[in-house]
Amino acid sequence: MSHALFTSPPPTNTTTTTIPFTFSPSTRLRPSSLLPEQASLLLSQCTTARRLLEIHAAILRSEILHHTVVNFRLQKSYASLGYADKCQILFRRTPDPNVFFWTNAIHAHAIQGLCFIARLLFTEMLSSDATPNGYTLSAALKACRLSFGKVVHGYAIKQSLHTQPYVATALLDMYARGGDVEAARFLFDEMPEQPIVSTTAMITCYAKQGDLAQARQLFDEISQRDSVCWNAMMDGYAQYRKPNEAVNLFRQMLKSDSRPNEVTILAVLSAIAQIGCSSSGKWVHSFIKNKDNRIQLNTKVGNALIDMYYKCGNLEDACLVFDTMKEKDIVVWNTMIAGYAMHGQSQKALELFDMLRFRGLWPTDITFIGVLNACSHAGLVEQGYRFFRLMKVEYKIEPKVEHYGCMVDLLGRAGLVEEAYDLILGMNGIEPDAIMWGSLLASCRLYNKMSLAEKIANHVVSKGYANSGTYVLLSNIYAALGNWEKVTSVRQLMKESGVQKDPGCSAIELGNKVFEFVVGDRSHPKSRKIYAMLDELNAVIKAHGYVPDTDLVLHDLEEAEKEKALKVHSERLAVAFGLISTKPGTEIKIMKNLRVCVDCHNAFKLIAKVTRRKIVVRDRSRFHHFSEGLCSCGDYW
DNA sequence: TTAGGGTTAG
Repeated sequence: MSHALFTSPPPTNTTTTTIPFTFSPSTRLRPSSLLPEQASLLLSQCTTARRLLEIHAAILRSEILHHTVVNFRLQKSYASLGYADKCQILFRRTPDPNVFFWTNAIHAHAIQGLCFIARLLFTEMLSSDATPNGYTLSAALKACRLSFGKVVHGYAIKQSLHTQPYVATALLDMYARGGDVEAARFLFDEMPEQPIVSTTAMITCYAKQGDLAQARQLFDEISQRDSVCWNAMMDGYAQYRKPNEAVNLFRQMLKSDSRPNEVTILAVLSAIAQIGCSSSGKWVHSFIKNKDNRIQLNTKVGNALIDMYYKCGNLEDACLVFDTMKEKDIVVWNTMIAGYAMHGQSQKALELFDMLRFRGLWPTDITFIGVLNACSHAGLVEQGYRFFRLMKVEYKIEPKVEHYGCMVDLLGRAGLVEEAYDLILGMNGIEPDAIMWGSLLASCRLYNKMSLAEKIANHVVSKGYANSGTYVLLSNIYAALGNWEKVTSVRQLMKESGVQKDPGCSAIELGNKVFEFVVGDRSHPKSRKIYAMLDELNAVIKAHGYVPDTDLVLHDLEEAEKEKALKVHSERLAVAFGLISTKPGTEIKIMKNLRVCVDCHNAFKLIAKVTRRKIVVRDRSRFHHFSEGLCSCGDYW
């Protein structure tokens, strides 16, 4: 590697006065030639690690490191470029570091998430000659959880630093991160003025607790909003599955004085992915492409785009973004693998996994969730076991409950229900969770494993894990057997436990709008036409061999009534609405909150055939691409 | 020198 310090010719004139005082970032440095002022200036302009190394070398050759300002600026530069370790080496060699040095070293580690070291440094500082000030406390608090944070709080009060706005906000933020809303709110109310930074910290605090109403109230009270507070509120909505509110806020923000930045884009793309509204996603993509908006298509933004596209059903667009990204970190690969898995393209997902290993990237626990999920959707039991072992043996990743969950899903879907059950029983030190039991229960339902299902259900109910899904699955199992007495008792149990069944809800995107339907929905203005279309569809697909699978219907109804109940499943309504609202041949895309039922799956294959349409359905676990009487999942899901 | 917002998942 060529290096400016070693390739430039020796200076003809050794006096430093000949060195120009203004440097561009590319100015080559001459050896043994820097004055302290010049070094400080260079360091303040330095933005890359390579340049910093050059300057560091020049400082050493110029023998000016003992100069306090030079030494401090050098440590600060390493800190701001994320090199906490280098910063610490220099710090340890600094005789009698003053409060600036201590604060910088603590801050350097805190922002890199090296919280333990940051806290150690702070403790060490307390027994040194330097005394922490407000700056130091703000830096240290970033590295604190509640327990140690309270100690710092005590120290702040003792030194009367707790009322300084920066310290108070850092304290507020510390309590907020620890989930102590009351303490955070107390500090907030105690502030004589509530700067926007503190208000935003408070908004984030509420949002993290899911108290979006309180967060919104504070947000609405801000008179001069900046980008950060918009982002905090938007992300709160996105995280708490209120994607429509997040997108609405984004629209308002565009009309305001604040400009969206990278964080805004990440939040709004996450919201759009949840809605599944690809036209909005494409709009945001073009917003990013527009240079005037100054959004860099870096790994995070690229990743959010891939995530959004595949969740909106546009796997091709997701691949296009993936292929054109110059720099891809492991997160980006993880997302693309998850995307292929969710669309049932398991082979592609596994190829991608091989490719990332070939490139020398180190898979993470999340990579393996994608890979195992891919195996699960394709019934690749042997492969799944192989990856499960590979993860432990080669990559030293201890499987978490999520990985076991994938394996249980994989085995259960493949009909190896008892094997899946044994796997759960054999988990060492890992407590099975509700999702895992739910998955196994679903497999029991699929393969009619009654006694195991009952055993699991009793266990789940007694452990208090039961959610609406558990009860619904159990009652479905009894309903399939025609045991209506048990169905009634499960429904009674469900009522007593206060658990409510999530109503099935499907959304369809038409033009730039998203229309939602719940089961038996009659609220749409075109309701009459929708139901007429449903009747017509039912008649036609029956002629093509459709037999309603009434096993799943909960209620103890006559056959004709059961058929009626199936016909009004939300996804059916959405398809009917799509058919009457679009030109022949247009692809129909539907997003459902729950898993699509067997009966709707059968119906959709035939609807796609008779209407010669492609129908794409995103359900809770994957995508189904229906076309010409078949589904991309091969009826395995 | 200092405080607030952020990517992937069964």
